[in-house]
Amino acid sequence: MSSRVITYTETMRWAPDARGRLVGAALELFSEQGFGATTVPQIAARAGLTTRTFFRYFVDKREVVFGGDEIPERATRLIADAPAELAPMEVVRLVLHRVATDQFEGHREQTSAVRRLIHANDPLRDRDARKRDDLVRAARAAFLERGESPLQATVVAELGILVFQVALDEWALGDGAGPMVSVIDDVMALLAAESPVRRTRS
Amino acid sequence: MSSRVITYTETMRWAPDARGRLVGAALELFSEQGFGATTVPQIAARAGLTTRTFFRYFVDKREVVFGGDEIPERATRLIADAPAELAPMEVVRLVLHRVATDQFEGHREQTSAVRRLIHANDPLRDRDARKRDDLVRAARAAFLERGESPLQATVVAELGILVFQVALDEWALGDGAGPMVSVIDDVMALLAAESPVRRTRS
DNA sequence: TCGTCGATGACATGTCGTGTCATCGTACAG
DNA sequence: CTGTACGATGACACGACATGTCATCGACGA
Repeated sequence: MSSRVITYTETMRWAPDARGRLVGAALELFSEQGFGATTVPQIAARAGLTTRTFFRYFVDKREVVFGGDEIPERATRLIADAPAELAPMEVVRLVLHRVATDQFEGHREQTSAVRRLIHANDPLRDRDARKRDDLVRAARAAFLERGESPLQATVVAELGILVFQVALDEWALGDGAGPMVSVIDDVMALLAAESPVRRTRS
Repeated sequence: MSSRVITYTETMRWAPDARGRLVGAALELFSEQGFGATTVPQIAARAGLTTRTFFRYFVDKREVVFGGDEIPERATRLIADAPAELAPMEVVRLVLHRVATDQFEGHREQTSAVRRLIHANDPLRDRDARKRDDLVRAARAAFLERGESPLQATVVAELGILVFQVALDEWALGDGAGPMVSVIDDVMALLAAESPVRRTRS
């Protein structure tokens, strides 16, 4: 909530926004040469920094693509703050709508580019898949907090993130031009339609 | 479908089952020192082989844990062979039951050990998460083949693998002692219970 | 006996990722 | 004005990861 004011003088020792320059350089090089063919020293050099400095900002070459990611925290908070009387899947709908409008709507092109980059590179797919798992864990914990049983919490969290991922890729990569919230609703409708039927007895 | 017969003489140049020895050595070392603290040269040395040979069998240190994995192929075939009149989620149930009984039932202890190892190490979580994604892709393709629409196929595949993963960890890591097939049915029942309700109009 | 094949070893190389210490503007205290 | 602590970055070393390439040598078939 507090903002830090930074003043730069003419005689500064270092150019500003090292992190931003690293991200920019990396994204350029990835699109020029591909992710795998790009080395960290190259990225650092183009940004006018050293390899060591790169690893001070990113634990990993892949992290450049997944910029400061606060979605798990945000989702946790949103789930916790949702009205107590809402059914779990309605909480999911509410949260996803908020995340979609706040963090994605209006950046379809950029999101699309990142998703394509990820889908095209195994190491990035690894990392993206784990991010999904982190999200599930966070959501599961939040639903446990709301009083769901462990297995229920797991299933609801998995379902929620499933909707999010499918809708995100459909919205960013699909042909459609509709807003992300309606893609979310479409996926949830499909989920309802395809869900297993409660068995009476086998 | 053809089996190769290999005979070993007393004067063989190399001890048999290099791959098996590597897996054994790796698993031992992982449990002794942890995954991260174990180096490839250590694994190779304990197996009586060189580092280079290790990388001939495994593209990656992590791959040792995910032994020759034919589940995607198997799932694809099972989905394709399922009776045409079955609803998608009943196909899912059928396939998961088969995979559970054929490849997991009876190996709970071993499965449990592997799952614990994976959950405890980020690089392995990455890889495991991607394996899940590979499974989804394979299942999605198989459901497309059955005539589902693209988005339907995606959702059903995601749901199927969701059930598989949740049930696998619940069965292997949970307290229960029941057979995996009934855990699968439990998860599917929960899915039915938690599914979003079809909205009339908002 | 010879030639091919396949599994492994030996060696070189390049990238990844981290620990450690030096450097030098900046800000602030006095 | 001076000095001192701080913080961002550079410089360097190092071990582990991963791969390309060629040599080796038993098995096997002609």
